[in-house]
Amino acid sequence: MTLTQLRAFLAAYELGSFTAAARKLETSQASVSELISRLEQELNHSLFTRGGRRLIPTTIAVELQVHALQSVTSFDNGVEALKSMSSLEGGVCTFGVLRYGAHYGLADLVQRFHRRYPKVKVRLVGLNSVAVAESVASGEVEAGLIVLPVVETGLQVRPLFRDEVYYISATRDPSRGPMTMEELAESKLVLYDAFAGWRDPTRRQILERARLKGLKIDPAIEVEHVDTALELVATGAADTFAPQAIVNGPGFPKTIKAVPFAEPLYDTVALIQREAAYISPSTRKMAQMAERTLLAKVAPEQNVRRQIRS
Amino acid sequence: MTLTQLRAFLAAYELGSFTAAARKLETSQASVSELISRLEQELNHSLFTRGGRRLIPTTIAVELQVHALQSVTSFDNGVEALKSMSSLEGGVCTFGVLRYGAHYGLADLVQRFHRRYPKVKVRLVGLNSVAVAESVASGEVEAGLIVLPVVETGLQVRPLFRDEVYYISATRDPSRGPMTMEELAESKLVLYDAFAGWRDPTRRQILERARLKGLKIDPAIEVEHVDTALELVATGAADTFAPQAIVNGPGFPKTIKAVPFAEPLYDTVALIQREAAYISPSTRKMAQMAERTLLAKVAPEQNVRRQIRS
DNA sequence: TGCGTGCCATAGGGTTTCCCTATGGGACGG
DNA sequence: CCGTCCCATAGGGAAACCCTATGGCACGCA
Repeated sequence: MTLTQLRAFLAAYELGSFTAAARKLETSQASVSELISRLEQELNHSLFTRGGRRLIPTTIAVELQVHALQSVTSFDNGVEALKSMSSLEGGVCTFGVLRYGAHYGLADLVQRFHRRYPKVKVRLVGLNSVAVAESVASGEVEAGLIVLPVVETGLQVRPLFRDEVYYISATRDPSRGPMTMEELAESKLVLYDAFAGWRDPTRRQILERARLKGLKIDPAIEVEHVDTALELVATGAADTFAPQAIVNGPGFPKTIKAVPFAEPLYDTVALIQREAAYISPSTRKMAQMAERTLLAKVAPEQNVRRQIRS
Repeated sequence: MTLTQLRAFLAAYELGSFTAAARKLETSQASVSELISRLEQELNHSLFTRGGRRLIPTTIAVELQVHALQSVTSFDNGVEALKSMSSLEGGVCTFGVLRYGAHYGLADLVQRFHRRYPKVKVRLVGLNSVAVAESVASGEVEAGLIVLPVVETGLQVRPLFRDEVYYISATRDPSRGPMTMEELAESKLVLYDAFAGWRDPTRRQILERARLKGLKIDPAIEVEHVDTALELVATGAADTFAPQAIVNGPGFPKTIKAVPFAEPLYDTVALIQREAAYISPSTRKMAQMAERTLLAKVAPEQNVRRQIRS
């Protein structure tokens, strides 16, 4: 008994005709006749009553059909999985990464991926979350990690965890407690991610809160990199705000303090892909590796996926 | 890619040697080498690093192994099921039947089974439920239908439905209403199934009730067949009790009356098999046919399986 | 270092399965 | 009766699978 014989049998059973089965399988009627004949010989029973214009399945054919279908389907599913897997031996992985991904343990993500799948070409983008979201929505990049909120049109969004945003200063009196929007509006600020400007997700949250209170936030300085901003804060020139991952990072100056907002503010990190689109096996793998790395790094209470479950 | 190739691959992967794989598969080393070589050509990747005394699987081989195992196992399970099914084209079916099975629509069970599976040898036993239960527990018979209660040691019991037992008399005044145990103890009785005696399940229920009330049941007459008992009842010589199926049967004399017990009494019909034992496909089929026949015949309120469900 | 053992790859040849075209016989419908 | 549809078989070619025999390489031991 072989898979080829079972396929011929299933097609003939379904279509009630060897000739139609041959057309479906893109082979000859004589082949189908011979395959089924061999199957009948092995089973020592006839499978169809031949007569008139349509095949009548025998009792044993009725029983055989169920099992044959299961066997063939299982095999085909396995082969399909093999094909998907073999794409990890080539192809291109396009993925958007967090700009400050290193703070989340993602510094070596691409190295690890390349070590595992050396033949896959990798293209990572990650200037900022807005750009990543746009690239994914347009199909230029298959998936990526971003900070919410962004425009979600055309995207499938999967929040992974959230990171609390802190107010950072060298000059502010810590006894003043958590930071309010009113005080923020009065403070001298240095903000990083100058390119994205107010499209930056963290900034968007701040801006929205200020608007609700009829306040205006106007940074005195805008720089591109967070390191630059932190250096300025350390000199006392201005203050800034950043997520806990950066506050806890190795480059955070020892002379400055971080306090939470009076109304806690969070960056939510999410995995996105284009809605209803095919994701290549290599990009799927990259996304899995990124997700696992992130969730291993964060504290359990930050993991929004765990919170949903419990 | 074929099943034969996958089998060779899995054996080589597991044993780390083509030569050992060939021994396991009872084929030659050269065949295994060739099968795997063809697989490698189709996948366009090598699966093993050859060197020294042991094969080292490549990365792709590690991934392939999982899927290949699933595919081959699923196929083999299907083939095994086909083989089991084909046993319905031969083999022996051993089944215990109810002594008065005809009253439950089982008169033609064996005819129908034989018509469907003409090559299966059939051995039915059915002197009484006690004997059937013992034969099943001992393994002499694979499965059967019985009336409960019986000794259930070693048996897997599946109650199907229950049939109410009636008091049957030609002489009793119907206005006396349902039958009590006290009156029964005073009545002149003729009981059938003389061979099983008080081991008979219906009798056991009666005996147990009498004991609880400190009463004694002593039949004046014991006969083997229910027809004989009914004839004696019709002459007014004595009374008896029997399930509704018999009361409703074609041989029930028109001159006698059946009343229920004051405390309703039931025969429960159950399907049994030996606990944790293999049941052959033919006997399994016989059991299924018997069950379907019974449940089609009884009124819905008698079906204990339906009651459990609702 | 040399020798024996174990292992895989390949050659050459035979068998089985699968594929094809061609042909013939039977059933069905107009 | 004739045309159409359908399945079975013949004959032949290609591919997969099987075998024995042989050679090359790696490893372990004296």
